[in-house]
Amino acid sequence: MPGSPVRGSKTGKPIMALFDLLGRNWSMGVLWILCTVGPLTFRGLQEQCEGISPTVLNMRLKEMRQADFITHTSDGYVVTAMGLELFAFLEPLGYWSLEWAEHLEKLNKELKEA
Amino acid sequence: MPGSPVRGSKTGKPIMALFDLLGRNWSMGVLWILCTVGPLTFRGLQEQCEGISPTVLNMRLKEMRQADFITHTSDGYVVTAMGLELFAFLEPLGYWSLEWAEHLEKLNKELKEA
DNA sequence: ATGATTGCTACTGATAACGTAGCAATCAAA
DNA sequence: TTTGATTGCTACGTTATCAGTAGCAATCAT
Repeated sequence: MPGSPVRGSKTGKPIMALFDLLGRNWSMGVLWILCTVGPLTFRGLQEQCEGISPTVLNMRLKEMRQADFITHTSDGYVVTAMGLELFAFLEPLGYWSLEWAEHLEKLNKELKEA
Repeated sequence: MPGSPVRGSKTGKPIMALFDLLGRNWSMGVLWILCTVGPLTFRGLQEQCEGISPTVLNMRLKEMRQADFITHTSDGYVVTAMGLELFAFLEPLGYWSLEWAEHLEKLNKELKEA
């Protein structure tokens, strides 16, 4: 959490705390799926995440609830207003990643020819 | 790399490959520092990253060079055009993370009072 | 009661990261 | 031409995190 030292940051700068949180395995994936697919149960999330282990999923859910990115309702797990704001930054990366993939393909092609 | 299965994604979707890469410890931090501080040597980066272990730093650098986000010149490690494009998405998170930190503080205050 | 679903926890490997030490290469003075 | 400083790493032992399977208590609808 921001303000207190975290894994990967002793300074407690919010941006580093955020990177630390998002930098854990499946953090961004879970947020992405909840935002693009909709509310999901624990087991529903597990399936969408290609069989993520329940241990890790539960840890990520706890962390992201503490960060107020998601919350647990009768519909299952849903993103909060804060989570949606964060997703707004991440969402354009979906399109960009396609260009990045193409760019890498070109690069590797050129390397083979040379 | 996009197109091939990666840790955390069997489908090879570029966005998941990107999340997998950025989701590793210090990936976003290294990119952030190179973009905000400027070209740095291996040891310079180590200091900026609060003493990241050389093993991990070297792994991240290799991965991010393969992803064409950074490259190694006589000035040290520098971001590529692709790396700058990616940073453009990440950079606004710096400001937003401050609001997020404030929001969390408020939330925790309310919890204490209640 | 029975079965299905949900939200987990426990346990055992495997993988990734940390942290210290140190080495070969380059350069620049002494 | 040694000496020292810097740079870009590698090796290695320890610790933390993740993966993968099993299973359990609670809820709900048959």
